[in-house]
Amino acid sequence: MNTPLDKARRDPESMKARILAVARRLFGEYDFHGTTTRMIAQEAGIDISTLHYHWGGKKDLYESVVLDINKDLRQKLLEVENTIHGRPLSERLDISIDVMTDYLFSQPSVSNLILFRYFGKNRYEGNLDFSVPEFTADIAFSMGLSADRKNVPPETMMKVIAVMNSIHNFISGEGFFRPMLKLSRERYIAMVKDTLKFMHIPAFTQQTGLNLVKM
Amino acid sequence: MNTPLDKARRDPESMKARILAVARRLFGEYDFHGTTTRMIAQEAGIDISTLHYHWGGKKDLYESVVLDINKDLRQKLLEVENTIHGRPLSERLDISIDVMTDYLFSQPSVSNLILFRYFGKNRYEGNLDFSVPEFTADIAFSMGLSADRKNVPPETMMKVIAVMNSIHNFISGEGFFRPMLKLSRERYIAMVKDTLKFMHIPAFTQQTGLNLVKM
DNA sequence: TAGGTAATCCATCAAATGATTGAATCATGG
DNA sequence: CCATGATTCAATCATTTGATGGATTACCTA
Repeated sequence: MNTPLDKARRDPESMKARILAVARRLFGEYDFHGTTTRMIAQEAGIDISTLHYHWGGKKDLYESVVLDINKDLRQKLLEVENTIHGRPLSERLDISIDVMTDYLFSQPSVSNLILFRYFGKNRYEGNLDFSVPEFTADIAFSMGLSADRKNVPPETMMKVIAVMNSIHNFISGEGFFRPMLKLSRERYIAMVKDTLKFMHIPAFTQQTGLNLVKM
Repeated sequence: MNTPLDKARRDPESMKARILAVARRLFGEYDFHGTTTRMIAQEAGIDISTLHYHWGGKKDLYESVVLDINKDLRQKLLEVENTIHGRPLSERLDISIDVMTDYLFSQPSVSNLILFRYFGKNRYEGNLDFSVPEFTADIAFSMGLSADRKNVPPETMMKVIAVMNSIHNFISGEGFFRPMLKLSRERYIAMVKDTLKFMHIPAFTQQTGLNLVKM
């Protein structure tokens, strides 16, 4: 047979997880209001009612997607934090940009959904805490820009936000910028890394008054 | 009387222009799929049918909004280009950041709609050319990063995109970042400018191999 | 293999949404 | 002041969309 159920049986991932994965991609492409439950169901090869059976309503599914992405991002940031620990700042930045860029290009929905939450409104606005303040402060700390993991000054928070956002922008904007620049995927990715390093490393390494933490 | 029509009569701006202004704001907040014609009509104090009378369909109105925003941005960029002409690079950057930031904070829908077009998909996708390549090349030229207004190398295009996007991000993200950082509007705007200058001026002024054009 | 539970689908509903129609109202030139 | 065209609104339509109920199918265990 070849019913969705049979597919799910052959497939190690459960139906519930598959719906979540499809929803993650589509919400990342079309945002909340641009994605319909029918689109998700069709891409997953199932009926809408199966979607509701597993996830309740559209909002519930969306919130699960956001939490899921949050979890993945937190884990990746921890990995990076361990990798760069103890190295000099320019190296920390260099490695972080490489690793985070590669990761986000492999999981563009993460960047997509984060940016949608920053820039758009949700008409229903379930006050879904995105842990952004916490993440931002953690990055500031692991970059050595703040001695205190809690209580990072707003100036430093904004610098971290600027760096993170410029990465997300090139990931989420690939569909727009890459055709515009007529670049292959490989060239684009390489050029994104170069551009990010060009923009950000001098700012943090060639300036005074930054009050860096000794590593 | 106090009907919408009367309001429009007292008001110098025509009904058609008023609808466009409301649509611009709402599309900027909720994007295409998150905005309904009823929301626009209600904010404008009119019936939906009046909206359709003036603008045809929702897609037509949206496309007019995009063209409108494009026109405004082009004009502002020209202004800036004239202002900075002949000055040294760090000054050009400094002034451009100040002027563009102030302008976009006064017209956040411009940033909002630009970012939505970069990062989101439209399900109907009217291939609405946003003139982004042209704008980007023009900025590269007026910044002295390229000697040729046409034919700007992709590396330079990406640097310009990075700078423009980081401005748009702080504008569109105000509703998210400012409460998170607990800043007043004035402090936020000032800090945005400082952050942008901190991030971008060193990149372009303290590096070799940039091949700047003599001004 | 029978029985029960879990999972899926088909049919359908109610509300939201983009759009239209036709009547009413307004504005303006003669 | 009237006639004509422009503008607006109330009512309504057709489709989309989120959601549900009940029948059907698959799975598992005793």
